[in-house]
Amino acid sequence: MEKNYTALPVEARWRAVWESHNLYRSLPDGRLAYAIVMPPPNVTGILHIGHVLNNTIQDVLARYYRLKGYNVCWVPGTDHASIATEAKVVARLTQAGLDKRQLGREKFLEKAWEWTHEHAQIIVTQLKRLGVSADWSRYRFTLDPPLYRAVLKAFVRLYHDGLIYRGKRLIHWDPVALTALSDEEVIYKERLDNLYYVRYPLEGGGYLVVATARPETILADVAVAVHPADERYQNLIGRRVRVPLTDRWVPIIADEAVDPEFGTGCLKVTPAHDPKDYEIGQRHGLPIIDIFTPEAHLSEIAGRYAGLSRETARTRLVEDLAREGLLEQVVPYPHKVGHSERTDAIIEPRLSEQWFVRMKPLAELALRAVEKGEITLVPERFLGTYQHWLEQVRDWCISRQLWWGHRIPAWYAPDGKVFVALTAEEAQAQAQAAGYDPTTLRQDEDVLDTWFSSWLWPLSVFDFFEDPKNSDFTYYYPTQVLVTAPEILFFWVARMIMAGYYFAGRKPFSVVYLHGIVRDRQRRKMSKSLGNSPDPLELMDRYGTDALRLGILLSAPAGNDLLFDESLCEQGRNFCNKLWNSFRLIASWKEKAHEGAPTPLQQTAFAWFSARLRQLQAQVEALLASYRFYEAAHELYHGIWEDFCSWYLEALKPAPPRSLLGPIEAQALRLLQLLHPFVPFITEELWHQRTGAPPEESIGFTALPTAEPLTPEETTLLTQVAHAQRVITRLRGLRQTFGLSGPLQVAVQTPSPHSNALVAEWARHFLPIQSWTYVDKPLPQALRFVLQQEAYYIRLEGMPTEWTTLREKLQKELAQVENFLRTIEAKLSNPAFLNRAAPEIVAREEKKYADVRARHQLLLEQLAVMESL
RNA sequence: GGGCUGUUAGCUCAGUUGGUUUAGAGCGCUGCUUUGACAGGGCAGAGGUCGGAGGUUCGAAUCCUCCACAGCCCA
Repeated sequence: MEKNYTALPVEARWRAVWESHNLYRSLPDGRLAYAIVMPPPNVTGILHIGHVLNNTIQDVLARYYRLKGYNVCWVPGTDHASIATEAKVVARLTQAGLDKRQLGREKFLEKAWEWTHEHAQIIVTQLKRLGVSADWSRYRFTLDPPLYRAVLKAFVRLYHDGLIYRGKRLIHWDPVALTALSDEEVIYKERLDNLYYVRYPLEGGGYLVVATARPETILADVAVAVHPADERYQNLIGRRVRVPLTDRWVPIIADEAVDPEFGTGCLKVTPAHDPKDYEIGQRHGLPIIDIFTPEAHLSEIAGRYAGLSRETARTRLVEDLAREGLLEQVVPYPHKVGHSERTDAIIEPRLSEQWFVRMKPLAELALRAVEKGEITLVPERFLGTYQHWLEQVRDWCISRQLWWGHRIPAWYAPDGKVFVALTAEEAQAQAQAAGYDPTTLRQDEDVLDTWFSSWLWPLSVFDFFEDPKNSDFTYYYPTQVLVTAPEILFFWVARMIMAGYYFAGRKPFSVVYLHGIVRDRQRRKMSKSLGNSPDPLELMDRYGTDALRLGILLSAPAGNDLLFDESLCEQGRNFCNKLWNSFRLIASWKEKAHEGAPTPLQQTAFAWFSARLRQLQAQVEALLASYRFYEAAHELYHGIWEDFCSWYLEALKPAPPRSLLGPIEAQALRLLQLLHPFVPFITEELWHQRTGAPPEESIGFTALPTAEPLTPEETTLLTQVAHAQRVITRLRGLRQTFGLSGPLQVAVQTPSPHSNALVAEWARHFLPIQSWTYVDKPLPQALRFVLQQEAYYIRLEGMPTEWTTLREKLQKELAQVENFLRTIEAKLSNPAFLNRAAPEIVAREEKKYADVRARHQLLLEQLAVMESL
């Protein structure tokens, strides 16, 4: 074995073995199923560090449950990401001097498929590099024919059930992508704009002042509204004002929705360009004037401003208002403005005919499932957010004015009559039956929101819509756990739950595990545009995949954001090297092992680690069962580094007898099994080195039996060894602090010299000990400390010492101990405590008191010794 | 504006239902350490009145209220 572990070649070798033997292929059988669907990455980009976290967690689960004997099926895939991909393809066309419209739908889709094939390949390669144990034979893309059909079938069913409708509503319009967006695709960002106070001339003289952030929409005003209870304006309700810069006279109306505190308490009402105004308009039967083109330029209706952009129009209107003396004041106005998630364009509310999903009935299904505990959110605190969203969810706008995606299965007759069907033929048949000429039908040009396909993912990957009774679906569904980030709790998770119950009548998964978002050291979200996301491939090249996986898990407590730092990978790499070297040591014992009997120390050490290992396994398994990945990784990290390497292997040195080699080997192999879900490559390598198993017999499929519980003797042993370890650390500390270079003469004052034998045994191995004796009264000229009511003395004869340092240390300690003593005394002299606290708590405090008293006594003695020298 | 979360060592964070002797880890820092698994190592050490103020309790980092600051989600 090499002195240092080099991950790269080892990982490449095992990746090839796993793949060539299709190890992670899963088919229904008699075992219990454990299914996970991978959140499909978009085909727009490459993997970032967030994907590493997401997939590592899923892989830990997949590999762990395989070891526990489940039939694990992890379904991978990629998402067509309608709007994002279309934007990328359009950008690429623009670079090549091409235009989407000129190219036409068919040719454009060809280009989009080209893009998809290139990028899906990159992503799949990267996921494989990460060591994910997904069943690649089940790889799905959201536009593959069965998944495409699933979307159409879902649409048709919801339409016939009355849950999908088409209507004219005010929606979020992206004037760059030229498409409608759902509420969830709008991101509100803080912006510093101005609030313009504009004078609206009153009929019969005077004027009313209206404050607005969007003066360019004045041209679309159809009323001015005040709060019905606002005393300032009572006498104006029902009168008319002239819309500035126009000849139009509009009414002054009263509406509860007006905030009297905002601006002057007067609101200009532009139903076509503001959601709140739209509702006011509906209530008062006001007309709608739309002054924008789809690109958010001013249209012909805007008269002399026609053709200007929103921004230019604002400047011009403000100038004109000022010139006419209608601009009273301008004040800076910080507020939140909606931006498109994809293009970052400022959203324009726009009146438009779109398709919607009626959400109320579906939301109730999703809400009940989680409230009844059929589905658990981990961590639980996301429940509040989830409920909040579902309780006030609004209808979901699902049509997008794009080409890349699932085309809406709706056909229109010339008079606008709609026929919804799976195929053109069916729609034509419906039309004919309704007395229409089928040749005149035209299919809707739009596609569906990407999430309208994603919400079916756990159903469609198992071909539910092809055949609800197929063996995959009946065996694997519902899946066990969905691992994702909280940012798509609404976009995706809630909607999958709705779809699961609505279409299949059952939940899609039992647990939703929400991990944090990976940020950089400045807490910024990792993003390509910022260039702050390290390339996972490069990290894997430099540190190894196992190191990256472990590093990211060690920094990721559930649900909390994690700050990514490269030193985490270094920590992971160092751990792998440590593990490697511990196995190198064990391997070297094959040569060095002797035929004799084990020493008493080796015997205790072996018994101790057997117990410790089973304790560790139980801890790790309990933590994994409750999705505490960070803690599980942490326990293992310390179990290996401290207990296994620093204490156990050191205790066995220089070499155990041959009779212990086999049992030690078994312990080492158990450690590898426990570690395998976290660091699959190095554990596979070491497993094969130790067992000589054929390559395709992966450690990942070995059985991990439940750990036997500890016997009472073992529990005692764990305590005793922990005590011995503390004694050794104290002795080493004193030795170093006072520069005691020679072997130590130790005297112990203990109630039980018998049980102290174990301490002596360990101490003699880990420290140079000249003598270890027992005394029944304090040793005068000695360094001393007390642990567990045992006093330890190090004779000072002939020892050079650092008296000043010692005195300062002791005095500091004395102050602490006295302080502590006072708090316990207060507790124990408090009758309320003695009466009310549980008896075992009181007993514990009493023991604490005795211990601290002993320490206090010893400190005083030590200080007295120093005075006398 | 509404809701949620956080504030613990220089930095990043654990601390599961209130009581495990005096609150832990990683990184960083200090000192010592190099023929025998590992310097990507070993050993030891310094460093925190758990954001502030009240309250509940025999007992609070942990529960409650208010305040300050930070962040997230939603409108």
